Amino acid sequence: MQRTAAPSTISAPHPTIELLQTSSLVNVVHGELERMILSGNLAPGDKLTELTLAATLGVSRGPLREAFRMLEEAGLVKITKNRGVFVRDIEVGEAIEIFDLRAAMDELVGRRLAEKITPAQLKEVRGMVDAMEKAVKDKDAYHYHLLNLKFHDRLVELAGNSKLAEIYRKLIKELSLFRRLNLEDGWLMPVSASEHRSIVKAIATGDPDAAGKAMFDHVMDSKTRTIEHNLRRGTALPGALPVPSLIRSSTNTRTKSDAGKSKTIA
Amino acid sequence: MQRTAAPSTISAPHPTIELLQTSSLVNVVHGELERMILSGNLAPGDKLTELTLAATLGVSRGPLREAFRMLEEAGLVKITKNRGVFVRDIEVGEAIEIFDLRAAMDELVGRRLAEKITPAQLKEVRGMVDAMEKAVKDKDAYHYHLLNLKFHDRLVELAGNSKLAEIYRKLIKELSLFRRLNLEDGWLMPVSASEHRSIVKAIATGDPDAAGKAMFDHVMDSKTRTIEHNLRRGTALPGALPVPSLIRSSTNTRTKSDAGKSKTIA
DNA sequence: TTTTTGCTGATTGTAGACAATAATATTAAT
DNA sequence: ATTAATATTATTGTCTACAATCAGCAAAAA
Repeated sequence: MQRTAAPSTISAPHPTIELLQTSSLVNVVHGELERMILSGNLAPGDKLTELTLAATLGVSRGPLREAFRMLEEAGLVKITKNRGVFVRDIEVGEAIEIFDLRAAMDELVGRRLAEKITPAQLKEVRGMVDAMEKAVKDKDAYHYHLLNLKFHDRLVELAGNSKLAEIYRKLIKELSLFRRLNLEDGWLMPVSASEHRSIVKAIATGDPDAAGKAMFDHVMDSKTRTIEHNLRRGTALPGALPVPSLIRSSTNTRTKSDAGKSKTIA
Repeated sequence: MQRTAAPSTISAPHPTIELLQTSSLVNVVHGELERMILSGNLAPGDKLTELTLAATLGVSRGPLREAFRMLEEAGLVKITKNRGVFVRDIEVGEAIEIFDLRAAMDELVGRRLAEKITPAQLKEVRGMVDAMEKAVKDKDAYHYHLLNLKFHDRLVELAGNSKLAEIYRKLIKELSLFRRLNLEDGWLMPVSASEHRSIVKAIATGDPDAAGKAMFDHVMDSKTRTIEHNLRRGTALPGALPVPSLIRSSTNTRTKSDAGKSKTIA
């Protein structure tokens, strides 16, 4: 089927053709469902009925079910036999676990970046920090949120470990299911923004220890802020756990890094 | 459907019923395929033809394809549109990435264990180390390999972060696709075994920094050994890369921990 | 009234059929 | 003999149909 020599104006296959060759209905459906889940269009607990969704998306149940399995493996939905598919709900304990894991990964990111970041890349991330500080001034929480995601995503990418980046992104997606965290963490933008500034500074120094610690602490502080924020306006958590104690005890393990910017919403 | 008071002899549902209620064909097929891949029964590069496999396993193509999607998401197979499903091949670069990531995760494991391990658990892992040292004496590489896997798996489990454990296990599975690493790393059992001893010692001390560092170093050394071992008997790697330089440069990032047990097969 | 039993509708689990694409074999041409 | 073109086969992508299971309601019994 492949032409021996196409007209020289066409070098790469047409984007539409490329799309048709690489992605099947399963891929498209998977992407679409993921988008709907991450955007909150489908909320935690929502049931994904096969027939309905299939009709909505204009496909049959087969590809849909395959997409479900992918989403399940990624932790975005839960499949219960004979009962159906549901958007997963991340409860506090799991969110804490993810934050802790992310902290360890981000520490690695910081170390790597301190070693290998280029001036151009450094300039790029500085620009992102600038943009975030501007968003703080403008009190534009939504924009700040997007920039924050992009900042960390870019850092992980620049660290040069694609496996790390892959898993990091999966964790971020899962974490976004934690009680519609997305649009509501604007409260504590200022602190977070200043931490970003010091992260970049530490990376620029070229000191792996400092950069790693800066990233680790940032994620841990971010965890504390997020968890407390969520517990505070908490939809009556089962068990009514004592807010601060739980957070500190199981998490702030690193003895050296306790000093610094911890008091945030107190 | 639920009896108010069943005859007191029957407390929990019959195991067979439980099985039927929880697992579908997809689950069983997924488990079976994973087993075949991890055991080497299906080797990297092998093609998984739907009709053949469906006939072999005695199911239709539907559940099989769903299982494929799960395996793809887990990184064990690669699906190429209109071409088929293949057992994935992990090449050196990706293996290095996984080791580096594992090191960061295992450092977290060490820290947590130093804080929270109980005397009983400590005794248990000491027993595992004893068993490994016995396997070394017996030159039983296979048994050692299994014990080694179980040792690390147990440590991650005891660390108390289920998300960490989940991802850790996925990484281990993926890594096992790295050139049939499974049964051939018996070469350097003694070094590995002594490192396990010092890991447990550091954990027992209760010092998070020391325990974390011990685990981190162990994984990094393990990486060096494994990669070099594989490159050495290398099936003519594409590009014929200079063996030692590549490994050190991109990996041994941690400045403080360079001293110690690095020279292994030199 | 409360509980139990059987029915009905809806939804999922699995299988098989058809269509589309790629790989292979075969034939024709240079 | 080698290459190109064509036909055939095999395999995957998608859809539809049937079977199994579950949730909810209504009627009957306690």
